[in-house]
Amino acid sequence: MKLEQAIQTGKFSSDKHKAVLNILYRAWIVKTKISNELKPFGMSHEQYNVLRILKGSYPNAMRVKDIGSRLIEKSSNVPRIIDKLEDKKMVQRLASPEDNRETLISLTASGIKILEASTRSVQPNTIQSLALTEKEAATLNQLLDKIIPAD
Amino acid sequence: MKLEQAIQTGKFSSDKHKAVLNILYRAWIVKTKISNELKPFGMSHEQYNVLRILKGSYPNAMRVKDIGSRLIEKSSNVPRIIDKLEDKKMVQRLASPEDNRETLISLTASGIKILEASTRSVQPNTIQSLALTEKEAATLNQLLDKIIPAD
DNA sequence: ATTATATAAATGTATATACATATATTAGCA
DNA sequence: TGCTAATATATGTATATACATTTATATAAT
Repeated sequence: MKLEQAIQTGKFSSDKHKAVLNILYRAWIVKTKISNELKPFGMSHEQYNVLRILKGSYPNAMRVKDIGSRLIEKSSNVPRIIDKLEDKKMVQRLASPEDNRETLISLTASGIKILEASTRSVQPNTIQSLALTEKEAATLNQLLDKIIPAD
Repeated sequence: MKLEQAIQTGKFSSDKHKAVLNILYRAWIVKTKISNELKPFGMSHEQYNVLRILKGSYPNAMRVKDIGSRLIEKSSNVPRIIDKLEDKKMVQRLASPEDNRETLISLTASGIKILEASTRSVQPNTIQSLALTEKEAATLNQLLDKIIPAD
């Protein structure tokens, strides 16, 4: 769906202005679709993201702060997300042998299983939902990288 | 900042996969920047969006449902956003002469004033933060429009 | 006219987000 | 060593989001 239809207007002061709204709209669509797919698995989008990050270093555990640094939304409250995942036995907290301030988090066997099942459900609505060639996707990434230069 | 730095990883299964994460990241950055600029004005991002929509039809009032159809995030609870803006005397509710189920919302004089002042503060972090030519922005919009075809 | 259905806005509620503060531990240094 | 500052995680709190339900009114059908 074109942005104009989605927000019922055609008045944009410039293509740059429209691009900002377009990014916000596409992100909202993607997040909503992912959340809907995750619902049957009893998982929120952020909980899913944490599991994906943990899978990246599996079978090694990760520190809470390292999980946080890999999350897209930096204001996420990682300990609270871990609480929820721990309640569902998808991850477990371990003491750090190196530094007692740290907590190490690791995926459980059932966590991996649910993650993989949910990913099979989520993928078609994210990556596969982009009707883009790899070349177009590369261009898109290049353009997106030009946002917020002073950062 | 490049996405790879922002989320501390370089492993993407494809450019399409990276594009999804990139969109989510850029949207989060833009939203955070806008929210920070709005803080001195005591306004949330969604409250600001509603004021902008109302300005589009000013001096005519708008129905609650028409405001909702123009918002990017469709799950927004418009009556509650209006409550907050009404508390701050930025908008007012009026009875609809045509249909008593409807409520009409109009910007107040002080609402317009605060909106314009806050926009002068927000603009540099949105439109002006894109280091893109208009042609590049047009390409970006074209590519973004290809997301989620079945919608 | 009366009943059922549809629509518009408001309200209720559970969870998530953003951000401040607290607690525990480690590192740096006089 | 003993004090200060820095770091890592957890907790507290106010607001926002997502979604279901309620209330009021209008439309449609018999």
